[in-house]
Amino acid sequence: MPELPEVETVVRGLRATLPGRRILAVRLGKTDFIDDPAALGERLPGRRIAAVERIGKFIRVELAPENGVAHPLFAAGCKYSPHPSQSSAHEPPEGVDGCLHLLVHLGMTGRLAVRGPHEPVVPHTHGFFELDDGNELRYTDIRRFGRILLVSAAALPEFQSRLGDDALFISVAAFRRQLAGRRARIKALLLDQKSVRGMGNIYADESLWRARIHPERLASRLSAQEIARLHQAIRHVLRAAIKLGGSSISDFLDAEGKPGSYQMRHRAYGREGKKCSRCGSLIRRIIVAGRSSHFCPRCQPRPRRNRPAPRHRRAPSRGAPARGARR
DNA sequence: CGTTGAACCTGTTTGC
DNA sequence: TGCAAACAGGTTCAAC
Repeated sequence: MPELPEVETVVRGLRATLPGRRILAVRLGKTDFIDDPAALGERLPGRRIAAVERIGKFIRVELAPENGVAHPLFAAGCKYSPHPSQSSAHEPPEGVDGCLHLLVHLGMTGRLAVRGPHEPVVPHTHGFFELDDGNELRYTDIRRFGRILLVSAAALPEFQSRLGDDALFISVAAFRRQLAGRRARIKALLLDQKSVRGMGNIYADESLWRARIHPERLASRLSAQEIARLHQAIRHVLRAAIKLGGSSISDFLDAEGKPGSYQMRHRAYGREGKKCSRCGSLIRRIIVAGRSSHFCPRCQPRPRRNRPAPRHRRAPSRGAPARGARR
């Protein structure tokens, strides 16, 4: 259920109640989706929640140091930067306490919400974080495709660097660079979080429909105009979805337990056999990149195949070895 | 580089 | 009715 708009919706909801709260205790059910379950119980209690943000589809809960005061090394918020004189140091000195980041990925069926301690526990709730106001933050995940991990302030940049720019904020130029020279299908790249972070199956299909681009088109063959159109479509679709609280297909609920309504605006996703709202043709469903892909066969024409391979090479990324410079 | 299929896990819907 | 297959908002990995 959770793609960028749904995660953003959850984050905004949590932001209304979590910042300032202190975590008193942690209780866990099944832990096979948690990177280091023991660390949660050992390191979270006593910490105060400083912020709730979104990193692609991850929810980032920033936890201030235990004593509530950042060590001088972390004076600049929670960002640790080694002193110039000790540039070899990439980790804070042993024993020095910095911010911690609790990262939560909702997978397909994850939910994160603040509940009263006596509210009934819905099945498949595997994480309970007791707060100092008497409530608790609960993590529920039927399929347990989600993920919870703890990352130090020093390790956060490295974690982020493994993801592309946020789908909501990426510039056209960066988006174009990301697609340049890629022979992969555009749908596959939209789903690849290393390319652009935040898109999932629903919004990839919706954006492609809006931009009138077939999901199987090769990224390298998109015209500059098409790329600009797609970039624009992505922004439009994501913003509209956030405004409506995301899409609730069967069970997505925000932090307060309310469903989103963007599913009413879907033009392609989940509409196989229904009329395209733009041209009246019937929406079709095919499998692309292993996922159901919905599109209008008339508005989003099939790519012509058997054309000569693209002759342009991918621009080398900065810092990468020059072409042909293997060793 | 890219693609495909399977795996992870549980529940719901669809088809015969 | 019943049981099996297909399918589900995500990610990762092996094999080709």
